[in-house]
Amino acid sequence: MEDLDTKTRILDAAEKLFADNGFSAVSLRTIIKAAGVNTASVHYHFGSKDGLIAAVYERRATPVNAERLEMLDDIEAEHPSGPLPLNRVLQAFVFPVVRLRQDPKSERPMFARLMARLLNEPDPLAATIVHDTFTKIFTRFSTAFARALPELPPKEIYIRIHFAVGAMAFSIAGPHFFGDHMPQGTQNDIHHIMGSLVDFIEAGMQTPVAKTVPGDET
Amino acid sequence: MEDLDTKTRILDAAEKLFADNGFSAVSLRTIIKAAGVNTASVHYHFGSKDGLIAAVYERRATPVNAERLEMLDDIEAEHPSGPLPLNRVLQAFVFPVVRLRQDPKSERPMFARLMARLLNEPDPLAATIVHDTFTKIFTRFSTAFARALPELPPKEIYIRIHFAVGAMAFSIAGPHFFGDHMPQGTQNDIHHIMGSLVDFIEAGMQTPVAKTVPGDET
DNA sequence: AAGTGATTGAAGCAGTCGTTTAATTAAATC
DNA sequence: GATTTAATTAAACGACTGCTTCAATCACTT
Repeated sequence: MEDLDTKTRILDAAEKLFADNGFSAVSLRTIIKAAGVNTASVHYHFGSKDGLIAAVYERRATPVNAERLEMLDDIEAEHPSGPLPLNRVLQAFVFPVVRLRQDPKSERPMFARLMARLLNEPDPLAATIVHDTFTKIFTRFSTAFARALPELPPKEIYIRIHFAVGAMAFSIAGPHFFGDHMPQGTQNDIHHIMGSLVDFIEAGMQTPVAKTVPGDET
Repeated sequence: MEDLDTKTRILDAAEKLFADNGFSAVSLRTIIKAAGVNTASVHYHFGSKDGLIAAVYERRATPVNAERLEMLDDIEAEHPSGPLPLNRVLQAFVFPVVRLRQDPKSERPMFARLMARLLNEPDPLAATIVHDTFTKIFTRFSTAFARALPELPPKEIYIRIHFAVGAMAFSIAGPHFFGDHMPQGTQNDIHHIMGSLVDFIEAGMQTPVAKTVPGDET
């Protein structure tokens, strides 16, 4: 492949393989074979397989989350008080991830799937990684959503963020099993899908509480 | 534990372990140890690990999907023509799964998590299993959603079903990393969460198309 | 050109994986 | 009660796992 330095080649190969097959299903030997490097170099550079997983994730997550916070900073700067525009908060949350997915030239589209995969990974290591890199994002966006939806109780916002993350992660992680039921001419364009996603989440976020549940408690 | 027959004990132990840790992370030796049976009995009854995975899934998925279709049958019988009530179609889609999750006495709550896990599993076997058991559900509910949302183009319905599935799978699969950001007194009651989920999805499904144009700022 | 620390190579460690074999017991059939 | 079938057991197979060792090589300063 390319003759970048060993570290990068390992990260690139691992990113691709992890995104396609998950973490526990991909062995280090598969990775070093794809990267064309030696077994020991993985442990030399990353210490362990867990270290590699964390490194693969953090290489991409750091700039993505930074961009999310920047976009949120801009929104909050434009609206120093009063409610925030929900649509733009959602875009700040979703678009930096989507952009990775659709970047055509680099290996990056792999990562969005990796991120989605990590969210559903049972391994406690994955939970730790996500938690560490996601804590700041979650708190910042929680308060932002609270400002965008002032009439919604914090509990409900908390729950709905999970719905939003789930919808995003699942639709990004594709390809999916329903491919053969896809209507003819359906846009596979990630821009279009993510536009629909933002609309979907926005409507879900804005809906009043307790429409279905009989007993509401505050 | 119980002294049921070997086959059931294997299925129960495997269901629990798979739901907690995923498929490739759980070895057959872990399963047979938890079930208190011999190594070879797994292969005797299920042929292989893949066979066991499929059996674990299908044991639960079959009645769940049957119930979904029954509920949908009832709705369609009540509305032989004209639009279907979206809320009830959604409930037919979601509630049979949720009920498994919250059933307290049996080992069943495990399964809803297993189902959610399977949806995000990278293994091609998982994709095959889901596809086989989900095809009928998907086609039936696609047309039902089309009748419930007559103004929505099929492509959009197709996409939004993915969002709905993602939101459902992710919120069912818990526990999640955001636990320490949970507002005090937040209902962990699955009934409440799923009520919110149906509201969330219903609103998302009903929103008109193309509200967000890519590149639309301010 | 010699030396020095960072990096890589080939080989192998102990342990686990899914699976299989062959012997044995339990159940069912005649 | 004998014979066939179903089910379970202990033991082991080869392949693979993450990881380590240690010598060889590289890039670099002096």
